Order: sequence, then C-alpha cells, then structure tokens
Amino acid sequence: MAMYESYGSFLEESGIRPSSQRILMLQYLEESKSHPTADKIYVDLSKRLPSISKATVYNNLKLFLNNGIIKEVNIDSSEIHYEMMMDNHAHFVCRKCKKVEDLEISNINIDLSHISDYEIESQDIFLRGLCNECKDS
Amino acid sequence: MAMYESYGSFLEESGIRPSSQRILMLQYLEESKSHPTADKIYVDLSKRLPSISKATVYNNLKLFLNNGIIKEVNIDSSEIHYEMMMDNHAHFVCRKCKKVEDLEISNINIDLSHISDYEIESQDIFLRGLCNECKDS
DNA sequence: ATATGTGCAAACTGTTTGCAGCCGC
DNA sequence: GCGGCTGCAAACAGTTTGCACATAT
Repeated sequence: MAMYESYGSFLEESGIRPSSQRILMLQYLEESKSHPTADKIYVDLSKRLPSISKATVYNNLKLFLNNGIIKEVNIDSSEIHYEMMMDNHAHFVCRKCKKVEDLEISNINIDLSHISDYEIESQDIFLRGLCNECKDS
Repeated sequence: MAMYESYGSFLEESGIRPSSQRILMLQYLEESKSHPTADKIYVDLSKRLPSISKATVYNNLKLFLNNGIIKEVNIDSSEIHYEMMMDNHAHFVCRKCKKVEDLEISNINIDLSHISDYEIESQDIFLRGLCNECKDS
C-alpha cells in the first residue's frame, strides 16, 4: 500500500466504497506512526478536508475495524487509540510524553505450556516507562 | 491481608482513613478475582451496603490508585477494570465470555536488548482467545 | 469542633446513533 | 434514480466534580 492511488483499490478489494474521506483516513492511518485517537484523526484531517465530521471518522473507524483493516490499541483508559493492522508487535508507552512506539516482537518469548488448554488467538504487550528524551529531563 | 480486620489497619498504614465503605471496597477487590469495573463494584457492594453511592466508589478507586493499592487494567476500550496491585502477571481474556484470568508471568521472557535506551518500568501482557469452556461450545 | 468522607445530582467527555440531504455510480 | 455515505445534532455511557450533610476523632 505504497502510493496514494492504491488506497482506493485497497478499499474496493475489501468491499468498501472508496469515498474521499475513507481514502484520506486510510492514508492518514498508514502514514501516522502515532497511534492516533479518533479526535486526533478528526482534527488533523479537518485541516485537509474541513468539511469532514466526527461522525464520519467514527463511522469509518468502526467500518475499518470490522473489516480487519485497523485495530484498537487500549493504551490508556480515557481514549481509544488506533493503528493499522500489522504483524505482531509490542508497544512502548512513555509515561511522561505519552509517546507510543512499536517494538519488534521477534525476541519476545512466551512459554504457554501451563495454559495449553486455552486457545490463544492474539497477544497485546505494553511496555511502559520513560523514553530516551524524557528519562534525561 | 488475610482477615477482615486487617483491611482497616492496612488503610491506616497507607495514610488513608479507614471508612467502612473503603474497607468494604478493599475487601471486595482483594477477594474478587474477576477484575471488576467500577459499576460491578458498585452493584455488588450495594447488596451489602445499600447506601453506598457510585461517587464514593469512584472517589475511593481514585484514592486507591494514587496510593498504589490498585491498578487499572485496560482490558477493553469501553470500561476500566481494576485489580489489586500484585506481582507482575499476564492476563488472559476470553473473547466470548469476557472472563479475565491471571497468568503466571515467570516464564515469559522479553529480550529488551534492542531498546536498552528506554527505561522500562512495567509491562502489561494480554493474551486473548477462547477459554476452556468457550472453545468447546 | 474540626477535618474528612459520603451521597446526590449535575456536568463533562468520548462514543454512538437517527435522520435528512448529498454524491457517485 | 438509487443506494450508500456524510454531517449535523441529539442521545448515551462512563467518569468526574461541587457541594451540603454526615461522620469520626
């Protein structure tokens, strides 16, 4: 999903009509590495498309969710964050500046032998602390 | 914190005045393994103490939080769940019956060498899937 | 008597929803 | 023209807050 034009066809392949708002949202989510909230998406997209409404943002987030295009990230309890669906990875959350970063998960090793009765489908891993910049200030 | 009477002194040691509502809440949280929400705490405690109000529950949850007695668990985006502060452990969440279970974390191994610049203070691990009962039905 | 906690109700915030109008096929 | 999408505004749910009264020391 590298170039702008492809967002539309990606949506069509998912059975979603590629409105300009949806293409914009998808592009924004893909390019944003900041795990934005619905409100941040709305505010940022308003600059490019002033007529967009919050309801549209919420509507389309739910649509993307139901189609497995994006994923909720429960970073904190006050707001829902979103990110593109991608290979398993962990999140680092800075408790000071609230920055969220993706971490390679390849070297995280979970021994599940003692809960083998459960059918694990996914995992969410959050590491919390201070980021590089914040720990020295 | 084994017996009822000790909840009061535990609160006093934390510098919190041990009102009957607070003792009840603490006892409930300690005995409950279900990671309750504020509303569940309120509903359940109302049976024992009908006069308790939701504001008191929220007030005291925040008080306990600030004193490191309990911890928020961001299981899903719609409600905040709470649990007693305890040694590091992971959570299993059944996507069907929504049950939450604690898992030993001792054999979870996270190699942090590639993010050694960060100061990790805590970790939250959620495994999601189907529990024993739900996977067979 | 004083300081602190509770309970009520109102306010707030993030999210959801119903519906009328608009747009693209 | 038709079906679906958007945008507005109202509804909603969970949480927070201000304040008067009650309670404990």
